[in-house]
Amino acid sequence: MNLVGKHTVAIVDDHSLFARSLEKLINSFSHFRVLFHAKNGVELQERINEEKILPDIVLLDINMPVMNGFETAEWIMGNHPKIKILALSMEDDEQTILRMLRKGAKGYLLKDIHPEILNTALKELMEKGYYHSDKVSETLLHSISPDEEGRVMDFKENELIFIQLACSEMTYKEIAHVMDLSPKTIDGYRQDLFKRLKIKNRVGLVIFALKKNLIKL
Amino acid sequence: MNLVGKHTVAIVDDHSLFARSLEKLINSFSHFRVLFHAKNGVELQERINEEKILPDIVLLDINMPVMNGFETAEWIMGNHPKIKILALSMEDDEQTILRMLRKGAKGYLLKDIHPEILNTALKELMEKGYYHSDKVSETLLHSISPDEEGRVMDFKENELIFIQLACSEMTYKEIAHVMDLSPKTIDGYRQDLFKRLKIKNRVGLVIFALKKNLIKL
DNA sequence: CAAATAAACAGGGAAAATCCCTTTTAAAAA
DNA sequence: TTTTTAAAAGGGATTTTCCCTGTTTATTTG
Repeated sequence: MNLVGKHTVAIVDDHSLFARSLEKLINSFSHFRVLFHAKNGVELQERINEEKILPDIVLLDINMPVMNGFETAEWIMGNHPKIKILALSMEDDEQTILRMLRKGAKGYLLKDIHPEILNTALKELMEKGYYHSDKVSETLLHSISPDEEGRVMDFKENELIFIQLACSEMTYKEIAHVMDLSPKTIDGYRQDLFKRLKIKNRVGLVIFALKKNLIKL
Repeated sequence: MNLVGKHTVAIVDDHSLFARSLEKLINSFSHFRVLFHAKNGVELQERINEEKILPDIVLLDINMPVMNGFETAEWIMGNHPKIKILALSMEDDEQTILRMLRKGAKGYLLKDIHPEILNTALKELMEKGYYHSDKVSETLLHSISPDEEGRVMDFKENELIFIQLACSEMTYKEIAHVMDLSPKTIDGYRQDLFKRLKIKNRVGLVIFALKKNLIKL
């Protein structure tokens, strides 16, 4: 709540065109005003340490080069838990959404929503303390059953490394060599993953890894 | 140029949050004003047919569900060639940029630019008739040599279909069946592509297709 | 300590992918 | 019409992938 009786918002997003534009939009809402924006978590820390007044809400992007949304959310919750985090991202996969909510985000918005939804979300966030769109709520319910998506998605360290290497042009033999394991062990990883993820071949694994953000292009 | 002596801009982007925000930003520029925005090419056609006055500039996104940026640019150039198209997209790969410029775009901006760049781009667009950022100019120069990226990237229709199907869990035999070709012909496509793209196996092809936006997840 | 559990590893075989080289067929050019 | 060129298809061999079953080894647990 600032001088003119509006709730304050900080934007954390490395896409400055989007951030600046969003600032204009939010400032056009009756009850909200943008306090500042930061290109990443580190810049947010600096700004918060400088400013005397904390924002009521932080609009937080996830994909940022220096200090990403997860890390930033963690820091905010640890140092300024009164700030309400509203995640705002392109990522629409369950894992990312859940991870962000576990880090303390009070809401999760996709970037391709209607502007009025943002206004609603901000208002509900201040009134109820949280906001969850239908899509996100659905995701939450769907994820209560950890049978399907929980056990399946809980990868061991070696499995993750294998998946990443399998998303390259290496043969399994080569993968076994760089991981310093027997080709038969690698074959075991492969077979186990194929069964758990219900995929038929290596291409399926690559597609899966991409969809779940396990690898970057 | 509208009533208040400002150049008019139309925004074509299916991300309404971004579009609305961008509208506010552009309206804050001294020499520009947003006339309207459309969620896709079809909506743009409708709006242009309704309105008596044409926008000076169309800010055009590429990834849209109904009628994408390429198709839209084509229509604009065919029906209202006086409108200056400024492509505004996340895609930063050469092929996309070049294709857009070939369709008649007078400039190409990445969505993660600084807001002031947009202002500069709009102004230059009206003054000089075009705007090319350093990155895009570089891409243009680099692409003058069609040896590497030109001959390699010029896929035939069947090759494109094969690539897309190869990015699934189908076997080559299955691909041959749905394409109504002999497995040996498919093997010929595969071998030719592997050589041209300098890749070792099918995973390499999937990665390539993803990087070049030949397929969507 | 014994039993249970999970990770690493193996044998063996069928299917698929990869590679090289040749032939037929169809279309385009000389 | 002959020649050339490109697409489609085939033969055949090797490597890799994929799948099932089982054993050893290490770690955890009763």
